Amino acid sequence: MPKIGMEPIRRKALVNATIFEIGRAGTLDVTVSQIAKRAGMSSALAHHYFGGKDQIFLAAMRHILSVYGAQVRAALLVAKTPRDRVEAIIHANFEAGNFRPEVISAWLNFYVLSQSMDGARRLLRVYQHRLHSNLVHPLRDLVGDDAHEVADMIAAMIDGHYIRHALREDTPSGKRATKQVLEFLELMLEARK
Amino acid sequence: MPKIGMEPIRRKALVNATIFEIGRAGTLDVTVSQIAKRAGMSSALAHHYFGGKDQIFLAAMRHILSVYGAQVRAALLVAKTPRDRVEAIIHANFEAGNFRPEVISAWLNFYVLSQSMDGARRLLRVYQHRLHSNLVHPLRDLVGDDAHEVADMIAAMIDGHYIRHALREDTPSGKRATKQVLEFLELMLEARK
DNA sequence: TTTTTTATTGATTGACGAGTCAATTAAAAA
DNA sequence: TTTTTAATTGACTCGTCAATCAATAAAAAA
Repeated sequence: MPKIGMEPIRRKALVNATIFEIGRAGTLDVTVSQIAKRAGMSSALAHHYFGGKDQIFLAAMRHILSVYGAQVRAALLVAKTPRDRVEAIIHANFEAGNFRPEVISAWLNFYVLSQSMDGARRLLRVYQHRLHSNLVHPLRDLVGDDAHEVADMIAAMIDGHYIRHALREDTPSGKRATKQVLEFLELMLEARK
Repeated sequence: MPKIGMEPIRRKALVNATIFEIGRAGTLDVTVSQIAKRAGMSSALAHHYFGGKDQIFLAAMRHILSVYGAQVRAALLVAKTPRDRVEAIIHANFEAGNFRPEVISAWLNFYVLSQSMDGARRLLRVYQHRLHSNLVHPLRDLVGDDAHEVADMIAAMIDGHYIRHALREDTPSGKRATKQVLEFLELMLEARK
């Protein structure tokens, strides 16, 4: 059985399985065995590659954040004007890839995890800072010194929509959320023009 | 020792201890023993009065929601105009009593709990509906048919501020959050006047 | 006073789960 | 071919914790 070069494959499988299982259960109370089983291996192997449950969680978190980050970067590439940039970021947050039930649920759970686990807290800080500065940069051209405050408001609305969707049982659609945040942006810019 | 009429006292102590311990740990992974100890009794007694851990959590959740509800009702009593009402609700959400680290943290944790526990999910639904209709009612007079959408946006912003504050280590001040939501309301009303 | 009811806990049970380890298999290197 | 190295797992250890229970103490009721 043991073909060489399994490590990256196993790691990916475990990360995906982790997000899936957390989303499915709606809690971090998933056992390493459950995750490993979903990923098609024994729990011992999961420990072998990751060392422990915490590391598995961190890897899953990193994965979600890196997918998200890539999506934002891609959206920013094609945005020309400052306003386009802000809208691109908003769109990226509710894009189908990120705004899926398991991902939303995992996201919320990681938020909670970051209250008791240093590594997780650090990762979440990175996300928050990145989101903030991604927003502030184009907003400076649009609203000047109010950029920080406006960025805060947009970020709060985005996070708010996430948490509200975590509770729903139906498949979430990012449409409405996007529309609302964009509408807010529109108002904001008009008022400070 | 056994004086009669201990039950309500013990229950209150346990509910407070639960919120405190969840807030302290930042997770629902607190043992019944920890909670009972904080409340000054044995874990067996906690089980005696509540039956099980789930019931303790539910009682704590109910307590937070009922305190919150009372605060909103009190604020609504002195509000005269529709706009006053909306502002009163916003203020109540970030009032010092609710917007404390342990309460915010417990809140977030209960949000997560409601993903895996039916009783908790039901309670949270009650809160969401109440907030929504509390907002929609006065908003109808202010923005007509857009009331539902505006209520959604305000609710998202409120929840968003909560989740963002859960991550901070410094004492949260509701001032800034309140200011931002009120500012949003101002804009919204001006635009739809 | 005797009996019942309420309050209370220490000790125990039983389950579950994270992490370890020795043993196995097969590929790759020497 | 022999040896080393990567992959893999079943079985086991150890700790933790929710829940139970039998026993005690004292108030209240009879």
